[in-house]
Amino acid sequence: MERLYDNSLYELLSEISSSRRRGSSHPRDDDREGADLTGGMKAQPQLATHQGLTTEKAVVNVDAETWAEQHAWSTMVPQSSTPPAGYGDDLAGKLGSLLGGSRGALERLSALPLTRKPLEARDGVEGFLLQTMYDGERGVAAAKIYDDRNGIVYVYFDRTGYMPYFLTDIPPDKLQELHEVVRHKGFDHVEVVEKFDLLRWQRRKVTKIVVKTPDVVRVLRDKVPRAWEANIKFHHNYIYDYGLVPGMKYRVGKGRLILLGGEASGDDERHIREIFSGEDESTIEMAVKWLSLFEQPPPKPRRLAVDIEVFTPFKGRIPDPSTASYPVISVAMSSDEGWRAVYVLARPGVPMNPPRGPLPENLHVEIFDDERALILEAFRLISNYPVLLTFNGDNFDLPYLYNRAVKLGIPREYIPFRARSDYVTLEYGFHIDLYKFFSTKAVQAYAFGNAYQEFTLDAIASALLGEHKVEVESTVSDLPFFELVRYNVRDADLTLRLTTFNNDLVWSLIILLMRISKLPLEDVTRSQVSAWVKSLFYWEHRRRGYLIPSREEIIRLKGTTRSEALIKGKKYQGALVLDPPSGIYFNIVVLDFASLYPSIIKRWNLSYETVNPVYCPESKLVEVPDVGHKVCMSIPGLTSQIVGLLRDYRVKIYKKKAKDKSLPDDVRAWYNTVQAAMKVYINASYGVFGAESFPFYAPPVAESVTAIGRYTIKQTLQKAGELGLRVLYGDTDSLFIWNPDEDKLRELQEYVEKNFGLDLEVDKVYKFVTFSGLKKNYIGAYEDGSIDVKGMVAKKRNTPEFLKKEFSEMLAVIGSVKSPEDFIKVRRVIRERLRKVYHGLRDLEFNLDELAIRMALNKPVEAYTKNTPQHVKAARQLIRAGVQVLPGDVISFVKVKGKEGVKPVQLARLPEVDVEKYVESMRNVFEQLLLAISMSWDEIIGSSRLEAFFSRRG
DNA sequence: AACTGTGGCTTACACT
DNA sequence: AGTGTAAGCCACAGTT
Repeated sequence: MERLYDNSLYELLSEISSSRRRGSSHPRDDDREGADLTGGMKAQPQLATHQGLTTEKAVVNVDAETWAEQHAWSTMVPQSSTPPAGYGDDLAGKLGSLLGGSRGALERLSALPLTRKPLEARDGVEGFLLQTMYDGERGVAAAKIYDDRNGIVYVYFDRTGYMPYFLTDIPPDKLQELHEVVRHKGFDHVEVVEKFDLLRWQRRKVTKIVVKTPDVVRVLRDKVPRAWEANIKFHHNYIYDYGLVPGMKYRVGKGRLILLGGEASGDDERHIREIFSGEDESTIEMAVKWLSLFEQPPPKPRRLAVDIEVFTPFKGRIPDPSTASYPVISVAMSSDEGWRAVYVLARPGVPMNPPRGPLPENLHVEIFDDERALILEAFRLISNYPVLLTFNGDNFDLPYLYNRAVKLGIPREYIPFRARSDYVTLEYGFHIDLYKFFSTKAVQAYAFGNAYQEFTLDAIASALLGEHKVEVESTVSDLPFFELVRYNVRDADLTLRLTTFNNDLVWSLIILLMRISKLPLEDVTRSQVSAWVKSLFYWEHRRRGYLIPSREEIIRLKGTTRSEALIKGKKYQGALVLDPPSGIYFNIVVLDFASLYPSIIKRWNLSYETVNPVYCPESKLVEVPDVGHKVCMSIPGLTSQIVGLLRDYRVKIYKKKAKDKSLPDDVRAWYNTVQAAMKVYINASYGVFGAESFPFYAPPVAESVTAIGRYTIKQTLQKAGELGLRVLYGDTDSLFIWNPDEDKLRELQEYVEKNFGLDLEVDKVYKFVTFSGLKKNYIGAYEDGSIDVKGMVAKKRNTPEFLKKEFSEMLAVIGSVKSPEDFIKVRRVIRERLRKVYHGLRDLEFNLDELAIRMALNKPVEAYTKNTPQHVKAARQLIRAGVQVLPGDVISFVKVKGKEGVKPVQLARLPEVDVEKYVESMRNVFEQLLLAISMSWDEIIGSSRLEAFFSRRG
C-alpha cells in the first residue's frame, strides 16, 4: 500500500499529467512535506482543511490490493486486479517512480468500521421512533430508534407477540369450513373482536384471522367473501394498534415502547381547553393529546448526502443501474457537520487544469486506482451515518452502487443498504430520497408555494437555496479532474442543504409530517398526501375502535355524484369562476375566503359517515344546496373534526407563535414549520375525497364541498351587489372589488361571518389590475411596483425563453405606472420594444436555446397513440439519435422549416428555424398583454412591416 | 388529387 | 380535485 500525502494535490498531479501549474499558488510552509497529516486523518473523516488550491491536502490511494489484503475479504480480490477497459494506465506506477518508490504505512480515511448494524434496544434505551418494519429473520415487528444523546441507532424487536391479521364477517364456526383458510400453513388462529361500524352507526362483532407472516394476509384475504383492513401494511398496523407516534421520543421499558413527553402540563391543558372551548369533549381531548406532537423538539441526527457520477461512453444517455456496466468515477459526500469528500477514480489522461470556479471549504479529495476500494470507502461512510440523503437515490445512485459492487465481487454483507420493492433502505440508518419528497405535489404546492416547477435538483435548489448545479458543457465523463470534483461535490452539497436551510426547515417538516400522519420516516418521505391522510385516518379509527370501512361499502352506501362536471371526463362540478372584463382598473381590493374548503368541511360537519348517512340520531339533517346530499349534524364527523382541529391549531396558535418576536429565531422557525405542516394537511383534506386512490373515496363528500363553495360565493356576490360594491372578477374563493367603499367592505365581511361562519379577508390590494378578458388571466400591480402575473402564456414553461425575457421586461415597465396618464408613455415604450424584438426575430438574432420550447413527456413515448404532439416528434428524433428518453423528461425543441416541423435543440441548426412560426407565437404571447392595455398587435407590427418594406426598398 | 377550413379531441400547463 | 386557456393533431367535408 502506498499512500501519498501532499500539500497540493493539484501541484503533484499536474506534474504527472505534465501540464504545468500556472499562477503563484504555493503550499504553506508549515504544511510542506514531512508535516504529519496522518494523525488527524486516521481518526476522523474530518479531513484536511483546504483554502483554495494551495493548502489542499489530498490523499492518493494508489494500491488498493495491498489495502484489500489487509482486510477480511482480500480473497475476493484477484491478485492482479484488472482495471476496467480504458482505465488501464498505471497511475500507481507513475506516482511510484515520481516518489522514488517510497512506501507508507496503511492509512485509512477513518477508523469507522466497514459495516455496521443497529444495536438491539434493551430496556432503558431512549430515543426517537423513526421507523417500523417487519424483521423477516426473526419473524417479528421491529422499530428503529434513534438515540440523540449519543447519536446511535437501535433496533427494538417486538416482545409482545404482535402478529399479522385481517378481519372478516364470517363467524368462527363457519370459517372452520373454509379449508383453504384454516388449513393454510400460514394460518394461526381466529379471534372474535367487537368494532364500531361508523357507516351503519352500530356495534358489530367481526372475526379476526391471525396469521403467521404478513405475506399470508395477501393470500388469505381473497379466500373469504368479505375482508376488512386487509390492505394495511404490517409495519403500519403495528403503529396503529399500539397507538405509536413516529417522530416522537420513546423509552423501551418492560419490553414495550413507552411514549415520553406526551403529557401536556396542567397549564398547557387549561390553555388548550380554553381555545377549543366551543368544541365537543372528544375534540378537546384530541387537541390536548396532540399538543406534544408540535412542541417536542425534533431529533437532530447527523446527515450525509451522497451523489455519484458514472462513466458513460454515450452522450446524453443515463447509465442503466440494473446492469451497472460502466465504472463509478466519482462519489461525493457532504455532511451536516461541515466536511465534504470526493472519492475519484484515477483515469490517466484526464486533464488536471485548475478548476474553473472555486472549490468549497473543508473539501477532501481522494483518488483511487481501484474502483472497488473507492466504493468500499464510500460504503464505510454510508454505513456509519444515521441518515443518508440522496436525490433520486432510490432509482439511481444506490441501485447503481449496489449492482456495481456485486459486479466487482464485493460481498453483499459489505453493502450497507437493501433494495425494497420500490425504494432502498439502509441496514443501519435511514435513507431519504429527496427527489421523492420534493416531487410530492402537496409539498411543492402548499409547503413551498409552487416556488419550483420542475423536480430536478437544479430547479429545486435554485428556487429554495438560490444556488445552481455546476454548469457543464460536455458530459460528466469528459470533465477535467477538478471540474468533475467541483460538479460532484456541488450536487452532494445541494442535496444536503435542501434539508438544512432555514434552520433545518425540511428536516423539521418531515418529522412533523411523521407525527401528524403516523407514518415512519422512510414511508412519509416517499408517499403522496393521500397516503398521509389515509394513515392518520387509520390510526384514528383504531384508537377509537372503529371498523375501517372498505372502499366498496362507502360507494354503495353513499351513492355517487349528482352534478355534471363542466369539463368532459371529470367526475363532478367544481368551483365557480366569474367572467372578467378586459381593460385596466385602478384600486382593486381582493377579498379571499380564509381556507374556504377546510372551513366548509368543518362548518358543515362533512365526512364520509355524515354525508348521506345510513342512520342519523334524531334525524338532524341538512341539505347541501345544488346537489341535494343530506348531512347529519347530530354526530361529529371524523373528517370535520380532524380538519377543524388542525385548522384551529394553525390559526389560533401556531401562526401567532411563528410571528412572535419575543421567541428566539430557531423556536420561531420551528413554529413556522409547524403551521406549514398543518397547512399541507388541511389543504389536502378536500382533494383526497375526490381521488379514487384514497381508501375513503367518497364522491358525495367532494361534490358537497365544491357545491357549498359555489353557493357561498354566489350569495356573497349578491350581497356585494346590494351593497353597491363592484365585483369585477372572482375565482373559487376570491372576489376582485373595484374602488370599494371601506364601510361597505366591512359590512360584507360581517355578512359572511354571520351567515356562513367564514372569514372573508382582504388578501391583497392592487394599485391596478389589467384584465385580458380571459378567466385566470390577469396582471396585478401593487403600490410598491411589484407585480403578480396570472395565467399569461408568457409565464408557462413551454414558452420560449426570449419571449419570457421580453415579457418580464415589459412587466417592469407596466409596474412603474403610477396613474392612468402614465399608460400613454407605457404604450409608446411597449410599441418600440415590440418592434425591436420583432425585427430581431426576423434577422435571427436569437440563439437556439432562447428559441427552444420546453415540454414534458407525461408518459413513455410509445404511449402517445392518439396523435403525435410536437414534443413527442422531437423526442422520437432524439431516440433515433441514440438518446434515452423517459417519462418526465422535458424535451427542448425548436420549430423548423420542413415536413416534420420540429427538431430537438441538440440536433437543430439556427438557419433551419421557421421564423414565421415564431412570429406567430410572439403575437400570441403579447396579444394577451396588449388586449389588457388597449393596444393591438396589428397596429404595432402591421405598420412596422410597412416601414420595413419601404426602408428595404429605399 | 391536392388544398383549406372546421371541429372534435388530445395534450400540456396554470389557477384556486 | 375541478376549471380554464392554448396549441396542435387529425379526420372530415367541401373546394379548386
